[in-house]
Amino acid sequence: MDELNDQRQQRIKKLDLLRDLQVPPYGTRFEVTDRAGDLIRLHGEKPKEELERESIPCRIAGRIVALRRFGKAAFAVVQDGADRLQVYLKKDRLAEPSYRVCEQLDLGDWIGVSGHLFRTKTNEFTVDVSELTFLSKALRPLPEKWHGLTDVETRYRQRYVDLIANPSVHDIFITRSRIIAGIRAFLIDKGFLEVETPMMQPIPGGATAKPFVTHHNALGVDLFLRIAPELYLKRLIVGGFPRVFEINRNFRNEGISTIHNPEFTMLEFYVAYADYNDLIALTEELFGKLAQEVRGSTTIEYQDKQINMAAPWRRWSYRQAILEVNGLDASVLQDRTAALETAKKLGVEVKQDADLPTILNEIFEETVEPNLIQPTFITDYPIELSPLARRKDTDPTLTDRFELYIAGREIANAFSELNDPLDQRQRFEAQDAQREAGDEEAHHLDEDFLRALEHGMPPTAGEGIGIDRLVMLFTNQASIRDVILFPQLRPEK
RNA sequence: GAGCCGGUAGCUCAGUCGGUAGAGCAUCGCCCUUUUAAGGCGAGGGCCCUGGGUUCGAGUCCCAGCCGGCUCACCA
Repeated sequence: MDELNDQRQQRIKKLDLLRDLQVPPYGTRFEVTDRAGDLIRLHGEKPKEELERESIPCRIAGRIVALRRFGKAAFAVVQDGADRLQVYLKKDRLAEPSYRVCEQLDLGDWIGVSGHLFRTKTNEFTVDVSELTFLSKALRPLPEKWHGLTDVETRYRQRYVDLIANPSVHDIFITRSRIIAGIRAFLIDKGFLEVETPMMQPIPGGATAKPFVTHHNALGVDLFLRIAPELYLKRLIVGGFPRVFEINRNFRNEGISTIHNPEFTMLEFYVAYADYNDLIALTEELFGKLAQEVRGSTTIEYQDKQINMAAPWRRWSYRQAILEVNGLDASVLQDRTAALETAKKLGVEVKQDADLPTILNEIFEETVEPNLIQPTFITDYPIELSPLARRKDTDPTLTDRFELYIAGREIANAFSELNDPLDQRQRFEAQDAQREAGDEEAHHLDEDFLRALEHGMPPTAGEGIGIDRLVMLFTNQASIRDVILFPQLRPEK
């Protein structure tokens, strides 16, 4: 169908017309000395007379996204990154072959121009072009000029078109890059070492999730795409790096939704000699800094909610939160039957044979989580939900752990790491029992990880932050697909 | 996996009660040397998501499927 498309045929014809003019339709280099955005920032506010007086030369390149032709002149809007700058192409001013080239221009073509800055009659900041260089031909038409590209499926499948047609999409991904660069700078400044650990693992560990399986032919073994880097990063703490972090992809073979993509970017960092309280302070500092850098304020707006990132944030123990939100008596925390009844009364669906921690967690997720709009550290999770976290000294049924919630969503998960190899072995064995009972997502026992712990790991605190959700928060996007350049979709056709 | 909504020209969308497939932008031709969604005159462009069915006749009604969005379930 595309092959027969009339607009595409027209443009292929123009390739030959350009070649007739000795102009290669797919050129080589062009010396770019200016960026449209810089010119606009530096000179865009200057009045007409000042621009005339200064006669500022410039040389930019970009894609034509609007074209208004007259008989012997034309205005083109050139898009350079997220910025757009108008250029004026006038027959008198251009050398003879240049204007012939100008007549062949289409929306979508790449050009380079040099000339001088001026203001038009209607006061538009514009480049008066004296030399036009054709750079590359577009064979396909751009989306329509004022509605742009709105079809979400096409936006995700053909992100390149989305980026051309919707400049604001550039800003989201520029912000994403700034957030990641900001995190990296923050951690490196605090003495962290950035490392890379295996994405392909023989035993998928460090999280509760279903992995993707792949196969290595030469080794003749199945490998798993990692669900978390955690166990490898802790091996590095054992090895003697006191502060490490990794920013990389995790893969989980689970559902897709507005907050889940099968591959997602995770920051994990580990600090020797520290505990989870130290990470609370570090997290507040990091988020405050990012909010300032990216939004210019510690108050940010997310989906009509005002979120105040200024430290300190609320700390609330997991059990207290369950009790307070629902006005419950502390006795339900110890009594499975009472907890089950409470769940029913609250309209929380729970399997009849669920154990006490699971019932309480269902109640937590249904009744507490959605209300945690302002940044809140939920602390002291039960040991059953935290197979890699250190027990609390004051209560061995709880762990030294927090999860950070913002806008009703889990943003970070952190704990003092379990460094007792014998306790860790028992926890893995408990997970194995759950696996045998049918829980596909239970943690796998990792002998080499236990061997590492047996060599001694210093007291350590570790934290994971989901970067995609963090970017959603800072760019005010409702869907994770809008902060991932190429989100996973079913293949076309 | 379930429910709801959507899929018509390159793009954004109309399409009445089942009766010859429409608009704007884009494209092509002509005019036009300061436009801003430039303008004027004229023209071309369709696997109406796919496959069945009902009917004299289906973009429209029915069934099945494909793709997407949202909500729910699972998950970070």
